[in-house]
Amino acid sequence: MAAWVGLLRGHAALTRALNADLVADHGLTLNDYEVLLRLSRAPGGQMRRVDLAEQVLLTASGITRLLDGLQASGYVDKAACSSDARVTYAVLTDAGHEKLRAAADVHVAGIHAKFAERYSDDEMATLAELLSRLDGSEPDGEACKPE
Amino acid sequence: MAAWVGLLRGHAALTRALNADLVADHGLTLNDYEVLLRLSRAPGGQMRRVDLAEQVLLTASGITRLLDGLQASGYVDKAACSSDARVTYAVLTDAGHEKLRAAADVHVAGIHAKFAERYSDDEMATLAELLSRLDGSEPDGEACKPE
DNA sequence: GCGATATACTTGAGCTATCAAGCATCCTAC
DNA sequence: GTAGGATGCTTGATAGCTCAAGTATATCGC
Repeated sequence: MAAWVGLLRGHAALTRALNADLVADHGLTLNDYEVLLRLSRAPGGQMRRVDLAEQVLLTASGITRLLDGLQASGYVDKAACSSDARVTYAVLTDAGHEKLRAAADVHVAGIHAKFAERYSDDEMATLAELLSRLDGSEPDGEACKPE
Repeated sequence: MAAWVGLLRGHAALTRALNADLVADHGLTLNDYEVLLRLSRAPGGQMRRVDLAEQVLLTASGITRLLDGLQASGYVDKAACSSDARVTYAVLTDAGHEKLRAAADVHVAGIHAKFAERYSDDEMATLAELLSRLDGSEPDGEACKPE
């Protein structure tokens, strides 16, 4: 019970602070950032929108609108899938890469600071392990290999 | 870093599930519930809106609108402060008490289940302790003692 | 007393997310 | 091949929150 309250409050406090920083410094939302990050790690810098949605815990429509924004800013582009005309890939542009790299330093440092000032290394590891159990999803398979 | 990701994902997953249940079963938001709960614990079942906002991590305007809704549903009422005409108290009505009691059983059981299925008692205690450090606020003083 | 500043709250505009519904494409069974 | 259903995505309506600005009351220094 206390754990639940802690989770709610902790998340709200941290999220708000970090998101505010990110928006102020780079005009990116926490979710924007997460999406860019996931894309940058994906092979070819591209992912199906559906998979992206699952990874950042948004609905399909949420991803559509978020990507609309990122596309308008020039950080991602659309690409068709050769083997399945239903799917459109989101692909990271050079500008997107650039933006991500620019934002990453400050952002990661910010996160690190927030945690380091409250926890020892051991505690951090424990916390990470415990939290990881909260969301019971697994990695998804590949559907349509881009050429 | 992993801790941060875990916090994000864990919170999103849990919050979504619990909020959905609560809305489906009782038409209450997680925040609605939290507010009713705080009020029920406050002396006289009433609190200043400002203090309430701070406790549930909302802004002043957020509280105004949330309470508008709860008031429209008849779960809370407004009350003036005799010693400071600027403040209005939010006070829990009988219907609010009732609603809270009705929702609490199911909701608390749901929370418990989510945690119990993933953690031992010890782990839960550890998690609670760690999370509690994330938000650095202290209890607030009394400003205007009702009557 | 009276202006300047602070505090409690409300309101309007905007953002991000959701859900429900719709369209297009793909796949499978007949 | 074609009907029925699943899948990927988009769109319209709506909820919940934030910020910025506004109103009303309190308080402090003169």
